[in-house]
Amino acid sequence: MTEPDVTGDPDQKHRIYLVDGSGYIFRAYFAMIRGRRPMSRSDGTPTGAVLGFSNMLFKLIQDTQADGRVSHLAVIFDTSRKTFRSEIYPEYKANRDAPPEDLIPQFPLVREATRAFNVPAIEKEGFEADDIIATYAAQARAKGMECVIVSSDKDLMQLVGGDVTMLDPMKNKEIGVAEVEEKFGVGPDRVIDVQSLAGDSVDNIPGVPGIGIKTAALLINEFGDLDSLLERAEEIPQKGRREKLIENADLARVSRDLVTLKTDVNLDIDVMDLTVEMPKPADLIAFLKENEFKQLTGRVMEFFGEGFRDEVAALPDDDPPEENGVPQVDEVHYTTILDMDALKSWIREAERVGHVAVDTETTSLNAMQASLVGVSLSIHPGSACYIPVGHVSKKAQGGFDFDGAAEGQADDMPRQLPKEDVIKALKPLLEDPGVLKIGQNIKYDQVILAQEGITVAPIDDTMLLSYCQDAGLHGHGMDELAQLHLGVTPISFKEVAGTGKSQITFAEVPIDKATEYAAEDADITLRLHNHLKRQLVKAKAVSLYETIERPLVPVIAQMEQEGVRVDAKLLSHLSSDFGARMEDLVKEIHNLAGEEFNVGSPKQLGEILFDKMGLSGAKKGKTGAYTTDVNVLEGLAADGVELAQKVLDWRQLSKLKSTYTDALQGQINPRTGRIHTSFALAAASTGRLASSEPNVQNIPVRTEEGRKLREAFVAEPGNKLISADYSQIELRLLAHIADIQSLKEAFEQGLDIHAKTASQVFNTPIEGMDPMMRRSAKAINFGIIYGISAFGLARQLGVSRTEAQGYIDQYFIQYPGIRDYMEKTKSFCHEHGYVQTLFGRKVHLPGINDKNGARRSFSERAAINAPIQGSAADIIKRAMIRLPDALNEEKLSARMLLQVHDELIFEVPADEVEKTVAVVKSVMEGAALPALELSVPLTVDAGIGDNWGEAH
DNA sequence: GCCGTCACG
DNA sequence: GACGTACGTGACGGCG
Repeated sequence: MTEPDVTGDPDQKHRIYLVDGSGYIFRAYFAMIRGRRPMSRSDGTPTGAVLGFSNMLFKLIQDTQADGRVSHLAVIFDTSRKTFRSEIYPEYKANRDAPPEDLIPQFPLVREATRAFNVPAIEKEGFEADDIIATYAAQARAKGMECVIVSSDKDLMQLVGGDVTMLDPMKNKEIGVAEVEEKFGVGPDRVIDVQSLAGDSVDNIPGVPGIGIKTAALLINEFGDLDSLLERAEEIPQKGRREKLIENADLARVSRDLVTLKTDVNLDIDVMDLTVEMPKPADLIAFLKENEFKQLTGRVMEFFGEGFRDEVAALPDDDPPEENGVPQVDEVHYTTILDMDALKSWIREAERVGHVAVDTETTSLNAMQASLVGVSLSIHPGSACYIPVGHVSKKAQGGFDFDGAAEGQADDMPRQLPKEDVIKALKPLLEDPGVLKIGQNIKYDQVILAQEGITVAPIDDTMLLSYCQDAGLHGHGMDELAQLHLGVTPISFKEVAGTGKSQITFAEVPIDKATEYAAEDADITLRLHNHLKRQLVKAKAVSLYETIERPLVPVIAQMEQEGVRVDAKLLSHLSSDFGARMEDLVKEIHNLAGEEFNVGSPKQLGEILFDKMGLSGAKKGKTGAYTTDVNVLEGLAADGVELAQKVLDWRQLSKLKSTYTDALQGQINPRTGRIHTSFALAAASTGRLASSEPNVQNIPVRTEEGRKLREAFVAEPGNKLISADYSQIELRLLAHIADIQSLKEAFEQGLDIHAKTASQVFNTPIEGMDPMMRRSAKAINFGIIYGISAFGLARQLGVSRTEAQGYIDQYFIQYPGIRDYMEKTKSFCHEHGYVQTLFGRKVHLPGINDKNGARRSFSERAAINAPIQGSAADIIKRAMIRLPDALNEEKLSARMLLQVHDELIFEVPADEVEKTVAVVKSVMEGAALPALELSVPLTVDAGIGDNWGEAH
């Protein structure tokens, strides 16, 4: 970046454009409303204001090209509504309505537009755009530059004068001293005085009651300025005015503090760094296409002209050339950051460019028990840095490392920047709303950095970008994606940390090796982002990503950090109880078998049962071993084989003890005393979450013994747990998707759906029905969702295959629409290779046209199930995204802890239970709206208790 | 590291 | 006519 030539010659003066982004969005929005009908993308995202903004920005950029003197440009935004002005005067802007519903999603898009045009997007927490503009205007003035403020906001008019002018972007009209005088009746230097007197109903600035702009200007012109006026108020001839002024002098002074713009905001980016850059054609066009701005796309392409790629490649500071959206990187450059100046220049560059790939290195894969070891950043493909902060010396480095020993510091720690300094420097960048943070599974990094007091936002996630477009095709881990999309194999973790028993933590990895590994990860993440973000548009997965997966990340990160309290004493008590009963059972089993053997070995058990005891019903699995699963053992038990029943009992206890009561005790985080699961966002191809370490989604509930375990999941004293679950959501969605009138009516009337099915299929009245019939119907209903087969249903019900087939035939006679749905879904999948949920999530089924019949049938059943299971997953995710805000708005402090596919668990202060239940129910039941109006009602049942067992 | 088993929705 | 089956997950112990 070169400093502009700031010689004294006025014709040579450089010029800066400061665009009031926030002001513009509102004007563009209301202009659009007044004019045509509101416009939106095909996925429903409203875009009217974004288009207006993009058009304006494009025009501005064309102007800057034409006018060689424009050297600097930035768009400035407001952040939250809380600013220093609300501290001075709490009512400031307090009478403002919340922004219109269909404008809200456009705020982030407008920032994205700014980045796509390669223009710095500036904002700062606690300050309004106006203050930032005033500060930059003052700085530009001091550098001898001309300043054009692109806005028509009267609050900015106090800045006009000298080399500062304004430009009304809608009317394309310049606002100079004359226009300000026309509006306020005084020159720009007296605008503040007039505003202090006149007040402003829009911003809720009080002013002096009864005095408007006209009178204010009159008074100021007569007395000179506000202070003189207030001092000499006695001299005012008109009684009313005089008294009001004297009475409300303080209000006028407060008003002045409110309207006076700050010119000394401490900004992270220097005004001289706001240089005009050419937009990157690929980025810009991808953005415009994503938002379906067809006309503008055409004009922008024309603007770039033929061969624009060469131009781009020729730019000195630009990213490498691309092929199919994949940056072609010949050589890479990775550096270790060991001094603050180097770190700060990386941060400045990230601020300038508006994005940065971030990766954290830690001591553990489990985010809740990991501590930070280092951070890597990448801004341009092929280039990345690693900032070590938590490396320790490796003790057993071998006896030959004399150099290392000699170089060692007093405490033998590797040389690295102090962690506190690095965190302090990174925090503004990682929290800057104008800089996109790109990560691979960035939820992990969010959880890690939350420990350091950093809230990483806004974010993009390459893992989720991949998941949204390629679910079912392959995994979404970084190594796999790098191989697939970039054709590179990253250094494996094993290569730097070893494997097995001799594996070391990342903190012990020497810093040079750590840099190679960590910097590469950030670099690859950035390059993957380049590719996947662009591809997202073609895959028609933008809406899924933007409205579901991306906003879910911080919600899940928060849940993981909350964790859930467990009663360790109860777990340990259950463990010993189960253990004792298992010992007794083992003895009895050995007695019955006539010899000692390992009850936990299916192989040994099979041999005892079928070889030694010669029982019938022997089946062999694919490995040639006897099958000894529940079905087999239950069959034997029903025939009176006592040993089989004992083994079943033992297995249940063994499962409960090893997987739950023992394991959960070890999962309690010593820091929090709670269990923190990890929810995998990109594991299940249907869109469901998965839970691990521990898996909280398979805590027992179906048996008496198992349910005891749920009592160990407890609320903190003074709190309750709320469990809210969707009732029959998958069957409801089936009724909606397949459009089955009678099922829809049954749900509308709140009937017992399984009984209703039974009565229709078996042609018997619900009253006095044989419970077996309802049970069969329930199995059929589930079977339908799973892509029914006579074999599966027969096994589930324990009836013959022909009998099961008879049920299925009967079912389809009653519900021919469901058969149609199944056939249509299968043939769609055969043709396209994927199926879709109600919210556009694609689930790919590469086996759908396999020549292996078994694999093909498998895919066909999955194809029938995926839209149902996946739509339910989409709906609960939508609810989860909305809930934190919805609870906040009602000032409820409930915390969302767990998700179990159709159930959400909250921890709530006891006195807020009722209100919370109402909010949770209404958000969950309405979660499909407004994107989709279902033709069946969704209902949510909520339970309350001191523990999960009680609440469920 | 795979397999069988079994916990959940 | 044979294939080998209900859909989606994760954790455990046994076994090679």
